[in-house]
Amino acid sequence: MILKSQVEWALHCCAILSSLPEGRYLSTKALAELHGLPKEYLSKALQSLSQAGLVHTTLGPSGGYRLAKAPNELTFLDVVEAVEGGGRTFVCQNIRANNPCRPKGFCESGPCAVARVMWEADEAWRSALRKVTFADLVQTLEAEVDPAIWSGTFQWVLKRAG
Amino acid sequence: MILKSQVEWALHCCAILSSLPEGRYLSTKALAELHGLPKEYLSKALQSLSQAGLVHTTLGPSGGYRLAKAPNELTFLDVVEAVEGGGRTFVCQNIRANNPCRPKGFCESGPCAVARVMWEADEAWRSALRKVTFADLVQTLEAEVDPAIWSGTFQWVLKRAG
DNA sequence: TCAAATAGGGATATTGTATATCCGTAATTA
DNA sequence: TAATTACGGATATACAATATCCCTATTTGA
Repeated sequence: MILKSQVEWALHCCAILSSLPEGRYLSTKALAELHGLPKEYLSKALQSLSQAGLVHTTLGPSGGYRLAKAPNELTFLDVVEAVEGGGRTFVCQNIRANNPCRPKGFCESGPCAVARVMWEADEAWRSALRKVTFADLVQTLEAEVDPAIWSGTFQWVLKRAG
Repeated sequence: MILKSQVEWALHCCAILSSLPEGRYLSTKALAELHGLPKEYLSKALQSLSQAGLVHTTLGPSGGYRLAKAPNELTFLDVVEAVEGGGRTFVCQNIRANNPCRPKGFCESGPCAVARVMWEADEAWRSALRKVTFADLVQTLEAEVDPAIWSGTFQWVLKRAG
């Protein structure tokens, strides 16, 4: 059970967009170059973010993406679910219903006890991702990324941002 | 990102094995019938449990599986990791290293900040699964499963347990 | 006004993993 | 001795992830 690589891409792209000045846009092309990713395929991930309403887009030259809300309002969970989908990692096939000892047509009282435990773990996972915003991430990156690279990247982005 | 159906199968099988009397064994065939699953494929899941040391096996007629430890020592995480593998759900491809603003051969100080957040969520998921044992599960099932079905299944299992 | 650049969506190919089955082997029991 | 079992290897199938290509509508800048 491994997350799509698009999740990683989307997270890093949102990190960049989080430090983009208000009102500026950054294109798929620039984001792909910056991260060394296939432009066409990265585009699909960004479209997922757009469909989820997490980013705003404009067309034409100097078009691209910007966050639709402030970095401190955007959580890791938002991005992960936009790309990966909001479904549960554990899908209950209700195999207890195949028990030959059951009378036919027996109606279950509620969700399977096994599934409930697995779903609680899913919720713990989601909860952890919901607690971290992109404002938190940017703060961490500012503190630990080499200052020369940090500002160099910032300049690189600004030069390409419409 | 969805767990293998084998995870569900293994969990339900361990639930049955947890209420099996000391020293008795239950075969793949019986476990497959009880849950309405393909015997050959379920066998692979049970083999994973065996390789992980969670169950003990015997060969020959009246052979099969029993738990290798007491139900209160066996956690959901044990079973999930045996079948699904213990790897992380988020694989860091370290795409920050593709940043064209970096000097070539630049050495990273540590794991990516994005990956660390994702890994913490993974750990929250694991931690939730580690907290629930099969003794807990059996207790829940005893309390909520229809008593007639519960005892009927118990008899069904005993008749087939070697 | 027009050419270039952009997001977006559809179609398609490729790869990889999950699912599923089959068969042979060694061990064990009745 | 014959039947039953776990186990491992080989193989086939279905489906999702990955990746690319092309067309369209829109917008910008020259």
